[in-house]
Amino acid sequence: MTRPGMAEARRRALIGAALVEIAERGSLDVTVARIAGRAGVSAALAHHYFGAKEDLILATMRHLLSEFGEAVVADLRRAETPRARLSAIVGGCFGPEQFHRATISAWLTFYAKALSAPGAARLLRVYQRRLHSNLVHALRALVPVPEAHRIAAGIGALIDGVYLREALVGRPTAASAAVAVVEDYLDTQIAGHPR
Amino acid sequence: MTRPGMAEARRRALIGAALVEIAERGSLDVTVARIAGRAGVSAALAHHYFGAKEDLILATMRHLLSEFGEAVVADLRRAETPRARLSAIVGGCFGPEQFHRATISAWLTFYAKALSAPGAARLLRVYQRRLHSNLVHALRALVPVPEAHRIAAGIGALIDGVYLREALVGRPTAASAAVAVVEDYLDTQIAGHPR
DNA sequence: ATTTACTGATTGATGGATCAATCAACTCTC
DNA sequence: GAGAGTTGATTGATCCATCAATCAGTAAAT
Repeated sequence: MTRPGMAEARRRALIGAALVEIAERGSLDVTVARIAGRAGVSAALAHHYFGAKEDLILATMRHLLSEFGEAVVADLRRAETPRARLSAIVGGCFGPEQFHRATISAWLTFYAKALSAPGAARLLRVYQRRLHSNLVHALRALVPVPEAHRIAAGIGALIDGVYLREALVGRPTAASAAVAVVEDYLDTQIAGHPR
Repeated sequence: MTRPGMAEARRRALIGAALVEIAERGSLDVTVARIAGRAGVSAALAHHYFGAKEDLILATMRHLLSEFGEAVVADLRRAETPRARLSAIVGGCFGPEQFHRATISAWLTFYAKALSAPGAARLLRVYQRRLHSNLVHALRALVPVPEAHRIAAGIGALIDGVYLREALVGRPTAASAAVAVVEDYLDTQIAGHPR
């Protein structure tokens, strides 16, 4: 059981357990003991690998963020036209791995944490900037550059808002409805501010 | 100092202190002792008036919510045309009392709490429904009813999203920029789906 | 034998909640 | 109008649970 080379597997397991725990509880009031227990190890081991609890939480956040980034990049690769690229980004945001009750819950929790933890805020800003620049890049082929920035900001806010609302309703909503709201925004904005 | 009739004043003071404390900390990890201290009373008194800490938090939330509702209603009264009513609602959402760093911080905190506290979720849903019905009421004079619902949902999400992003940026942003994003959405949506 | 992986036990701090006791004002006598 | 109860407001002290973090020590692999 204690053979060498377990370190990475344990780290992954702990991050995964933290994610599930946070999502299930819908809050960052999770104990190291519970996370470790879910990962099948002792609380002491979690501290051994991550140091403070805060570091484990941040690592979990980073994991979620990078997973999301990869999903969007993968979708982007399959798109040819600028308009298709926009749809790919939006679709990536609401893909099945992202637009899932537990994941949404975790996202909102991290946002809340960012209010009081500068490290968390920094991570989220990185994600926002990346999304923004992806959107602008695709939009500038369709609308004037200043408009592209404005629309990208709107899309970013709209996506976050849709997530927020999704987190609040008890029952799960179809991702397609969420996508439709954002796509409609895109369509009318592009039509309203032609190049 | 300890004359009868202090109850209401104390309740108000405690709620106000809780609000400031939550906003300043940017989190619900506030202690009863700190809140009470800020209100100039002992922690025991806070328990005396509100029972559990949870109840004090919920009362604070209710306070914020009703304050917001009143601001919107006041703005609505001054509007004549449907379009003006829409602007009034949006303006109310981003009025100086609402769109303030501390208040925004408190809002997001409450949203996060709603993930794990059904009582908080219920309160927020009431606010969302009220906003939605206000928007639909004004919109139905301008666009077909199904569109009105869709646009209202979009506006609601967009407002929440703008708040979310505002909470994250370190520096304070002008409310006018936030209003502009939402107003632009309104304009293009109404123009894009005429009655 | 040394390194790597791991744990149980423990500590120290925090914080919610409770309770018995005080204090000030008001009311009801006689 | 001076005590004698009554009630509401308030607090300090205390209890109890939770939890992050540490540490000393065990077990396995090399």
